[in-house]
Amino acid sequence: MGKKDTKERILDAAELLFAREGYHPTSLRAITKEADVNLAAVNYHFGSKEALIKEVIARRLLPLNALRSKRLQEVKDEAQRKKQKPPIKDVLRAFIEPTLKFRESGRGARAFVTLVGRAITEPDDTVRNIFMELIQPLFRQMFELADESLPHLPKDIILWRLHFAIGALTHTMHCMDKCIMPPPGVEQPGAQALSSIIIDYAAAGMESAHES
Amino acid sequence: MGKKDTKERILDAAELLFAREGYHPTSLRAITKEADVNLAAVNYHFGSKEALIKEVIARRLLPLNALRSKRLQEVKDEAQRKKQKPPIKDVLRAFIEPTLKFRESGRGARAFVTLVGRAITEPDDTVRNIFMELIQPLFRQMFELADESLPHLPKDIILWRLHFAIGALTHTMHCMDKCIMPPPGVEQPGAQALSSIIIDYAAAGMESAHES
DNA sequence: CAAAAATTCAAACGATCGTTTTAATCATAC
DNA sequence: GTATGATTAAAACGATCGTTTGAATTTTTG
Repeated sequence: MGKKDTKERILDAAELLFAREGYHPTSLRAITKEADVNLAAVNYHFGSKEALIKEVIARRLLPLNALRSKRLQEVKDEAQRKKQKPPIKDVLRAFIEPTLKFRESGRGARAFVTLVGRAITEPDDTVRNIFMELIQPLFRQMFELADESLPHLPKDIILWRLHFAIGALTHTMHCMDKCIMPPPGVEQPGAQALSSIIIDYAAAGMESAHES
Repeated sequence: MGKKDTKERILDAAELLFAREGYHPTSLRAITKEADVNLAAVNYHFGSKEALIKEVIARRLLPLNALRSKRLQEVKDEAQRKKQKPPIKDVLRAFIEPTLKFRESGRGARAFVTLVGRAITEPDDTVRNIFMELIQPLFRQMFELADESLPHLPKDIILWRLHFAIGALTHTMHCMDKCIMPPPGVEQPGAQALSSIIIDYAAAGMESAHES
């Protein structure tokens, strides 16, 4: 296997540096140097820095969302087959598990997860919208399935509780990178265990009673 | 009342713009123009852009953390007085309620909350550390109180569940700003109601059983 | 009021940014 | 082999960045 082509090398380097330094602080010069390509290659192959971050996000998020969507559909099908409501824990697992599993699948994937975790809070409208438009359909799908799972709850409660789960998940992924401030004597669970911990937590929160 | 002094006008403008555009993309020229002061005023009064963001954060976070710390201490005292374990919902409320209430107290406060919500994910080490060092003692205090509240749970479980609550809270505040993607026909609750919704959610997640 | 200190101001510094240009190099087709 | 198109290369563009300078101005002090 020879070295990858220019476009892929740029995408890999951009993914790494955008995750490590952020979108704005990362210069095209740093990216092209890391990728060992000419400075002009970014504008030649992608057109602009903005188009580059767009491709960096889409390259991984589209397959990941397809997987999550497939998992959600399986939960829905299984519920229909059993003529039961879909268990909320399965709904949450279909979204959360692929995310954390994908993060462990490699160096680039890990950088990417850091990157999209920050995309939600990104102040730059264009960058944030790139991510939002890709996540919106999946979030809608999960919301409708959660609504089927917990029909006794008001829709706005379900909506916010799903947001809480997403917030917990993204915050967790940031903490796994660098924000851990564990008190002395507290061990950190592995990624697999953490997956269960967060799913249990989110499911308990989703299922909790709600008196209007 | 005449106009505020230069330092305060700079802090207000910086708070607003850092929240709206982010730290790196916001230039000192934009800040000083918004504050209607000379460009050199920032370096004269604060020394550097980094020292400015430091003061922007500290100015509001120190009083807010003092309030949250006081609320936590009250929960601890009340539990000791009753010779009972502190209710986890009270622990969470002591942290969450002041945050959302503070956010509603004014335009600057709202911008500030947006700003610190993003500080956790900030890639720039110096900026993130400014925030981390200020939040660390409070987080530790909350952790120890939660540990008293739920002594049957392993410490690492408590730690991560607290992180989940913080993640849910910060994500919620981002959503209140701009990431809301409500499906059609779903009403959004007011800030007061939202405070209860998130506290109930976090408490249910904290209390959920844990089989090792 | 005059001297001294603090603050404001306009201007410029060197550095870095994303992007463009133009020529050189490579691959591919006839 | 030579012409054609795709890619790479080096260099420069104009713009903007944080910071500094030194004089003008305001405020404070004796």
